[in-house]
Amino acid sequence: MKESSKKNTNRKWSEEEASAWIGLVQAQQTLIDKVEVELKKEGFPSLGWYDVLWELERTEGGILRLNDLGKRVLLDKYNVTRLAQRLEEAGLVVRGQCPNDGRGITAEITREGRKLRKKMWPVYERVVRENFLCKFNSKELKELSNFIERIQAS
Amino acid sequence: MKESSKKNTNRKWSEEEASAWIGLVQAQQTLIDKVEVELKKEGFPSLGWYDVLWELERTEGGILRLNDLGKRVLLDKYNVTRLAQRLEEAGLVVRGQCPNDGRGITAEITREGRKLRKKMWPVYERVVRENFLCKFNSKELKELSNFIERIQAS
DNA sequence: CCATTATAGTTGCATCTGCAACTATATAAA
DNA sequence: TTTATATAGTTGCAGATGCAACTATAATGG
Repeated sequence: MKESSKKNTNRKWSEEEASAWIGLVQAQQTLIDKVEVELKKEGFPSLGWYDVLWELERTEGGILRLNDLGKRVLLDKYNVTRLAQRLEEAGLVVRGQCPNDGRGITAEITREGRKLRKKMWPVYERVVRENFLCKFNSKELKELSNFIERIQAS
Repeated sequence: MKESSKKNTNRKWSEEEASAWIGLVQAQQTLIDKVEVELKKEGFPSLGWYDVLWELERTEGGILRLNDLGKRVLLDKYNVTRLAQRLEEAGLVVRGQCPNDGRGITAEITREGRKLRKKMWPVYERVVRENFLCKFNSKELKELSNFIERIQAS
């Protein structure tokens, strides 16, 4: 048995393994927390709301089925339902019937929604830039992206 | 003004910047979700519980003040209070008075707590290994850790 | 010593999330 | 067509989280 495959079935983590995993989790959580804090400080809704608004805004027509929306923002369906309700109550989206599919519900971003997202962006952008992007040059960002893509490759 | 500093005040993200940030967030969330799903599937409590148990277990004496515990697992104090309550109700920790400081409350892991954490570990370990660690060799893990450390450096 | 301020922890309230059960439409198979 | 199965979305309930207000002890400064 090769050393590498032996290692892969081992239950104990090496120093590198532990620090890579713990670091990844903690770094990301810390970053997200900072974004949330700054958004709140400015009186804006949470990052979850931002993500949905952005996903709609970047889509042709500013409209998506709840199902598709959920997949893009990694939200479970019951969560999408209720987030869409809250967003509609806040006047940021309107819901409607999907034309092709009787089961489908659509969410369309409103003018208000677009306006709010645009106001939130500089805050979001600044936190991510100051705490993350600014620490890497272009070449390093590419390397980091490559690493991350490997994780996502199922 | 140098090109680099000009770029740092720009509001638009480059392709690398966007994909590094979005990738980081999504990759980490997907990994965490997978861990949570597997833990639930086996009838275990959440990763949050695991983290606390592990933090206690790795500490000499298996005991920590709530305040210190909270710092280590990145939880706000009100959250630590209630998590400690739930863990005590589940028989996984016992709370007590801090000897030196009249304000302090301690949480000490029980034999049951240690036993549960040990049973959870293989599930946690496997998901992280199969979806993250296995995709990198030792040298790459070090590079990745170095990148991540840079993020954490305040 | 007393007053002030900081720190540790708790609690009520509102919001948010996860799960399971449910309705309704669409698709596939007999 | 009728039945079975899959998909889209909703809802009740329980558990978890964030915020602000609160209590209690500790540390600081006169």
